[in-house]
Amino acid sequence: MNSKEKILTAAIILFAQKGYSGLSMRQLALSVDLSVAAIYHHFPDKNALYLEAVRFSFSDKEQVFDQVWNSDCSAKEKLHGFIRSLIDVMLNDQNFHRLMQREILEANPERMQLLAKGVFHSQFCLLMQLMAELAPEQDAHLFATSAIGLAKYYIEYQPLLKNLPGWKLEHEIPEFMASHITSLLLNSF
Amino acid sequence: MNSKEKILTAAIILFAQKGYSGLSMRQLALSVDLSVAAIYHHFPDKNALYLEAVRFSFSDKEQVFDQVWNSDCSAKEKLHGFIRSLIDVMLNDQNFHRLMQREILEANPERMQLLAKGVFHSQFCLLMQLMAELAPEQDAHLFATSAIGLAKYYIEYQPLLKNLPGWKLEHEIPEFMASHITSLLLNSF
DNA sequence: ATAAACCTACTGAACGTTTGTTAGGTAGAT
DNA sequence: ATCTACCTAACAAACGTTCAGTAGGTTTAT
Repeated sequence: MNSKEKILTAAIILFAQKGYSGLSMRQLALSVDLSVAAIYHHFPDKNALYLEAVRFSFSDKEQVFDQVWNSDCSAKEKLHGFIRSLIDVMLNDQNFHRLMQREILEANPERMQLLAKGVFHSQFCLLMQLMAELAPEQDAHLFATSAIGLAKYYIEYQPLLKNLPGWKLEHEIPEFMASHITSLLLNSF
Repeated sequence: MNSKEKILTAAIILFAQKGYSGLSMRQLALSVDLSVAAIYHHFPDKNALYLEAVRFSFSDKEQVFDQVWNSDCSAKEKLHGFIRSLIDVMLNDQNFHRLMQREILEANPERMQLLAKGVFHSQFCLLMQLMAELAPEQDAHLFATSAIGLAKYYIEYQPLLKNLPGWKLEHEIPEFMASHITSLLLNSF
């Protein structure tokens, strides 16, 4: 791994943890064992570095779900598989997930367009296709969104939900949550 | 409104917009037309100010939903009313919503506990009670969470969802979304 | 009644530190 | 001889925080 990739990898983690203005160039330089000027040798300024880090962190997420779509399961099983994979990706790559949260919080219109076209478009289409197959007379976009929203919410709000009444240990088991979300959607069709 | 309240009101808006480290004491002082030292007269330091601003922004949110619970609608109508109110609160008080998002992102355990007990506990209990009435054999916590999660997701991710295929204008109408979420839940019981 | 003492709400100016950024130089490979 | 990848050192600006002082109201002592 060359220096530029090393900087980007560290930047993803630190930006996800501390946010844009929470991370200084000196902290980043220290964490990759380089001088600050070395970072400026690879990137024109902090903003460009941040943008490239976001792009870099999103770059390998497109083909994660391929094994779900390529399997010869039933449509219902594929839905379960997709939701389970979604939960796993978010749990395994917390930095990607947190960077994503920060982007949504900023909600910069240009960057939203970039994210939509560049990262989520193809997966979202496949999910909508699946929804249309399962419930032809329903709004596929609406139900695709619901699936993703439920999965995201259960993970993002776990630290809060743990402190509310009715919480059970099983609520943090990925397979349990995936099954709940899947059956919630299937029953409502 | 006295100076302390003026500072807190401005702080809520600016912290919601820029985040903790994105807002400087000088910017805040400028926006309330006071000196920086005047802020330090009312608050010991920046962190204490932030914490108090969060508490202040949450303080009036407890009784918003009372008219829903006190109405003599059916349980199904109450569910719809709650979800509709939830959407309205988040749309009307974007600063509260954004501060909340930032708190969830940080996920500080103590603050999560504070939020759960101090702000959401009573409303969540009422919602769980409603869920138990509508579907006695189901996990009330799970379905209460699903209701809130769906509502939150549709609002937070609207800027992104607009750029994905299948988006329709009606997807940003509060009443339409509330109806979709309500029927999704009711059908799945 | 009045003067002294005190409190509250603030100001301007400064403290030392950290910030993003850059200029100038060097060691090694091409 | 040029290019790449880095360094040290510095820059001005902005940062959180503090200090000494003041104007105006309230309380207390004589």
